[in-house]
Amino acid sequence: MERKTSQRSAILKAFEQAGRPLSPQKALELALPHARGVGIATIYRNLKTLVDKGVLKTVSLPGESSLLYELCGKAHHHHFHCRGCHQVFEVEGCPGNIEPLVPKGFELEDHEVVLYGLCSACRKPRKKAGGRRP
Amino acid sequence: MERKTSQRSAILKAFEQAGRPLSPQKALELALPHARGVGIATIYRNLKTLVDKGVLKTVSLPGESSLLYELCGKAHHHHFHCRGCHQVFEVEGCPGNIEPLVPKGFELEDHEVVLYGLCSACRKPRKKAGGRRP
DNA sequence: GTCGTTGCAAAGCGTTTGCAGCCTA
DNA sequence: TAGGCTGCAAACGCTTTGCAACGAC
Repeated sequence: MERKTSQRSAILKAFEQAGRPLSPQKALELALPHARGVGIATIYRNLKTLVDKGVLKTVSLPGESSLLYELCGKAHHHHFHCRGCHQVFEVEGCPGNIEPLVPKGFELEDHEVVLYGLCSACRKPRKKAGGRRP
Repeated sequence: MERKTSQRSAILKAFEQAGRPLSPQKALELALPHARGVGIATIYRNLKTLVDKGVLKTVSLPGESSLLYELCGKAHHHHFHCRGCHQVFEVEGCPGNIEPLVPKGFELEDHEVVLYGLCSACRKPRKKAGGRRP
């Protein structure tokens, strides 16, 4: 990026304070307090720009509709997708042992592991917060 | 599902002969030869119905736009996403060792592993077929 | 004959883009 | 001041839905 605008800082701040992957919509919500009036188009443009610059990267979100984004430069990690509240959490570590899966002749560049289940909040049966959405 | 229509059979046939995850658009292409005139709306409606009935399931496709679908009832497997031709292949096996990643208090129900790289066709430098798309 | 299913077209929605004005450097 | 950046709204593309006709059972 070439210029440091309040909107762009706000977006980055949103990701820093979230500490987990965000959708464009969620990024907007979290950026609004830092930059009043910022529009969704600006969010989309900046997400794209920041991915190009290597500041953000996209995160796979199997089963869910929209792409997520998160900050680059974190340690190698994977994701846990809660089927209750539909949030995505980061998990440390990696199962390893990936290479043996690669078919003959294929070239492995990267991998992603996504866990599905319930986060601790949603796991508790019919508590009010979050709760598994049917 | 309650009735067996030619369109529905055509869609299932498409998945059987593909043997890999398909997008709604691709499913339409592969179903057309079996059911002339089938519309995209029918594809979408049937994909949803078939997922509900447990015949198909959705497949995560990180980084790509649209959801994919594949037949249920296959052996546990994961996916290889080629960055060249953007096709998704099935890979046998599983790295295992997943449990240790699950955060305290979370409940693991399922997991998905996605490999990224180049398939054997795209790996070969500037051959005509497929080829890495920049 | 009934009622689930289909094709068409319109409606929805999330994402992208054109444009004129704003603001950082 | 120059040119990148922004907000607004229109444009886009994929997915869903309303509706009348169709066809499996």
